[in-house]
Amino acid sequence: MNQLRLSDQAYAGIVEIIKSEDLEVGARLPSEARLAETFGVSRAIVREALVRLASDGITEARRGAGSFVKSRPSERLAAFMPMSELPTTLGSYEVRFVLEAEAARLAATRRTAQEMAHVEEGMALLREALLSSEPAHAEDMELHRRIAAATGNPAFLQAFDALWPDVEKIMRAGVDISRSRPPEVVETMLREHEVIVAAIRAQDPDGAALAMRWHLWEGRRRLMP
Amino acid sequence: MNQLRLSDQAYAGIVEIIKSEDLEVGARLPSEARLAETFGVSRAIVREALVRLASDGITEARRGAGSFVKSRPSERLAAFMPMSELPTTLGSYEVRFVLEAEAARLAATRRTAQEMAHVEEGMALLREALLSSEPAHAEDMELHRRIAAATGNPAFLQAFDALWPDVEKIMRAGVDISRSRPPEVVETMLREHEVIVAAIRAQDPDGAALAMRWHLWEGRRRLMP
DNA sequence: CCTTCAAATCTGTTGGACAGGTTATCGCGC
DNA sequence: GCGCGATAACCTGTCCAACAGATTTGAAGG
Repeated sequence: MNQLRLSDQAYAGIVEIIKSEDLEVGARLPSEARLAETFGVSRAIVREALVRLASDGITEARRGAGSFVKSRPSERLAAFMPMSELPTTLGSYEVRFVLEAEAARLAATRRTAQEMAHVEEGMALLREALLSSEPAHAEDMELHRRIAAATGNPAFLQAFDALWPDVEKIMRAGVDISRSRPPEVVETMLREHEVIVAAIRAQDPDGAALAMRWHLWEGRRRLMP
Repeated sequence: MNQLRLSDQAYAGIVEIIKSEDLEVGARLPSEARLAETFGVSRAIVREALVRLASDGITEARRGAGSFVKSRPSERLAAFMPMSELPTTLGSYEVRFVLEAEAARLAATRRTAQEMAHVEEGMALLREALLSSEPAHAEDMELHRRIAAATGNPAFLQAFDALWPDVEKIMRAGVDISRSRPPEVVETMLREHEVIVAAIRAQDPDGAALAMRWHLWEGRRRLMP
């Protein structure tokens, strides 16, 4: 049986319609029934896709009237993203540079012992995940998130959470799941993170910011050689 | 009729179940049928909610086996987190320092003529609002937002949008609405913004970043002497 | 105790149905 | 001809009943 749920295919199909027919913001989509007919699936499936699209801010449904384009998928990073669009979406990395590097600096400056322990634990989780053969995106995020938390400033967490779903989508899109990670990549990723954590532990603000910047830069290179 | 779709309520309900019953990562959720019964809705509605939860990375469905918790909502999902969980502090200003200053720098570097016009228009709107006697928070935000947009990087807008609600709360809390603004305050705020816009117009990155930083610093002082 | 196999359970998907909101059309009165 | 209101066509939101295919469970049998 197909791996992908039909509603996922329908999601991609609707995104494709918006892009290929160049539907402007405010334009009306085909009705659920018509979409169902087009894709050869039931209306329930189309609805599942539309609910997701609406929650991603791409469409908006008005009862009785239809569904409308709320923002173009290419302008909304959350959209299902073909490889060809990666370059523009890598923009979220740019924000990470300024945001996370500064978060690392602040974390190094004023982390508490408890926050530090939390960061160390996140590092341990990431290490474990990387050394197994499973994708470690969740653990990766968790560590970065704990560093942001160590600033003691919840607003950093908030900005971080707003950003991460896109970063994750980029990561997922850029990684060939079927192929396992070469050991040297695991080694490199571990070391990069460990340098950051060490700088925060040593309360070295500039070192932490620099290490974070380096890590992000390398990560971007890994995704987009 | 109810504003919120049932599937949105179901989404929130399932999140609530995960949190209140303290379901660990990997734990199994009640079946779709049972959830439907619990919420008093049809299975189709529950499915719409589950598809969203899965696409948000919170749950994962395994055909024949059930749906499972993939990551705890409280560690992800900013959307459904009540503000009370993230104590709102002046800390959001700290993030603005790094985020908006860098946005101003980038805007100065690579704004297009069209984006510049958009910024200028935002400045005109703010000027008008400030010279009248009404609160100008909306226009203030709009100008800052247009500057973020002038980076050409939508991720900046996203981070900005995630942050602004708190900033606005702080602003409203700090301003005595009953008292009108003294002319010298209006004068100062106008000049600060104009310096930023001028630097972006002149494509002066360092100047733009510095002016933005200065403006934010002064703004913070005004709110919290 | 372990294996095998069938029943129970669960997700994935379909079709049909109805309520209630929105849009467009048509015909009527002026 | 032109405005205007009724009405039909269309659309989303929701429910129900059903079946296919995957997984888990548990009991029978060695």
